[in-house]
Amino acid sequence: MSDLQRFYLTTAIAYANSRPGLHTLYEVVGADAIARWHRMHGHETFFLTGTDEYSVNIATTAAKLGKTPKAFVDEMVALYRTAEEAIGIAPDRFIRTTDPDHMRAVHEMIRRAHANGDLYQGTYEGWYCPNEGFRAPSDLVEDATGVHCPNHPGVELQWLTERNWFFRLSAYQERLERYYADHPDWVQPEYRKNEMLGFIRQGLEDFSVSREKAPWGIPFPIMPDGSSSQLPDGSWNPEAGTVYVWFDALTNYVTGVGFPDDPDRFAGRWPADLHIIGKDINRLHTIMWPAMLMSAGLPLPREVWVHGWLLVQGERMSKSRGNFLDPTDVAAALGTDGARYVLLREVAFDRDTDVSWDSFVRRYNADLANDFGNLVNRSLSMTARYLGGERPAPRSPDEAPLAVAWRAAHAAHEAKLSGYFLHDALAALWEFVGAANRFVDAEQPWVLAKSVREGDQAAAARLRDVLGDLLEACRLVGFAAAPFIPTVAPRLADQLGVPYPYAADGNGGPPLDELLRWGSGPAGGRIGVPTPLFPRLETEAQLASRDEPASRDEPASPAQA
RNA sequence: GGCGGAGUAGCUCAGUGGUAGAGCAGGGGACUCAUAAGCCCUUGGUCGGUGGUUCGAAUCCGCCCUCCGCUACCA
Repeated sequence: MSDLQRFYLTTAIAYANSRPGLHTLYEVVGADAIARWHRMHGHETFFLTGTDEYSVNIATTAAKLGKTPKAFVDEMVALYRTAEEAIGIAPDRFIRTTDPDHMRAVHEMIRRAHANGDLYQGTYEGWYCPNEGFRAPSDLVEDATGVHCPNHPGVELQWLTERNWFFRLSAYQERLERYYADHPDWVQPEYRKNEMLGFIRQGLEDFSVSREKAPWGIPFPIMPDGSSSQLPDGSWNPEAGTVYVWFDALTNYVTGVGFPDDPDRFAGRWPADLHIIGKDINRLHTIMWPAMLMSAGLPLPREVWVHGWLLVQGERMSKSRGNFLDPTDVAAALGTDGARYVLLREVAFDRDTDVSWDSFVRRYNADLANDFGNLVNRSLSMTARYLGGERPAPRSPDEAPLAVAWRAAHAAHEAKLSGYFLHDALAALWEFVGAANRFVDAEQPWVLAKSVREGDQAAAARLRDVLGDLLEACRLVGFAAAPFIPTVAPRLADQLGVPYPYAADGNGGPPLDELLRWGSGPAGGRIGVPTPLFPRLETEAQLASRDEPASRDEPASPAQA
């Protein structure tokens, strides 16, 4: 391929109504790893994430705290940015729906839909929960005393009628079905696509895109008579209402790449290659959003990946349930890279997964401390001890047994990663780690070293070959895993005594594939000081057993955090 | 109710016609380079139930049980 590859990916923007939970950041970590993978391949990558800041809810919460909505969301955004930094997120833009350019984008989307005849005035009526807004009949609980909101059973619901602008979604049913037929892979995993196809075939109804009674929102730019709602002083007529938050939120994906202010930049970036979203907002992204784009005359995103939820004992991890882990806590305990690895290895990217603190610690210890970290440490220690720290070259791909294993592992890793099965991609890589550990025990370098001390020249050559192969294996895994462990990867390279050519966000350097060829590392040189990259953690069970009399003959070492 | 998916070792899952698998957890062993890590061996399952097709079924078909997803305007 001669022309520069570009890759534009997004996460859903997080609802800034409270502090971030690990479940919210999960998809951001996944997206960040994918973004880094593309950057390291030399693709011109743009990774967008951010916050969704308008809603009646947020205005209400802010008012209760005696704050303006903007002051409140500013605080929430600061918490998000701190947590994202702790877990190593490097977006190319952190978009906020309160950003000024976003309002211009939303207005342009509304104007285009209106100009296209897809907006009309209508009335919307239904049960309204003062805490949550309009509720679907299927979302309500009915008993002898009447109809209630399941989340706010004590609150009396109101039957409200609003005069709103409606978007003609019904007009897009056929076009959407055709798009699905022509792009069979555009929604992944496939079962999620099938759910949406089923929904489309039930028949699509128009939906309202303006709100009369939600002042904390983007001003609706058009008056009922079709004229602009902008007043002579530049402000917007409140009589026009505000834009429905989902119409506003979805538009962030085009705002982020220059719509409508910078047509050249936008043309170079849009359509997005990948939207990563949670399963609860699939319909918005794969039915409503494409219809909005069609109405605006814009191309559709190439792929939407629908990930599952983190579960805690079978229940969805969520802020409202209060069963969520704090991402900052997890990063503090496991380290930035430990938290990222464990999250993306332990949780399947295509479905729900039960997680627990203990499952995270077990995975960290098994994969990072015991298997990979220890492989690096034992390889380096033997090099320091037996070869005086001089790094031997690996054998040629034809001679090195590990080179064969690497070819298979690398191919599997790339295949799984390009299909966004991140957990399987890491599993493929770690199979190679296992092969390298078995290689150590098969070759027994310590035995070779003893023979060398006794003057065995053949053993000396063999020892150099074995350690050269092992250090090469460590280098390859380190670079292949770098999108997942971006802060440890450079430290590993340093210990191995090889250069790390990428910037902190993964940009710069040669295409990653070049560095992932067996034997592509620098020849000669010295290793650095072996230092454990992933210190072993103690599980709660192990900590508890320390106090048992059975282990009293073992002097207790101080527990590491 | 409609459409779709799943039930396989303690846990998480792979396995779509030919003598039940992996990782983790548990047990044992030999070693010692290493973060008491790694390596080898191993305990453990009538593959949800039932009837059928087949020489042969976790795998195909029927019925039943259980669980889950989607079934429109909180974000």
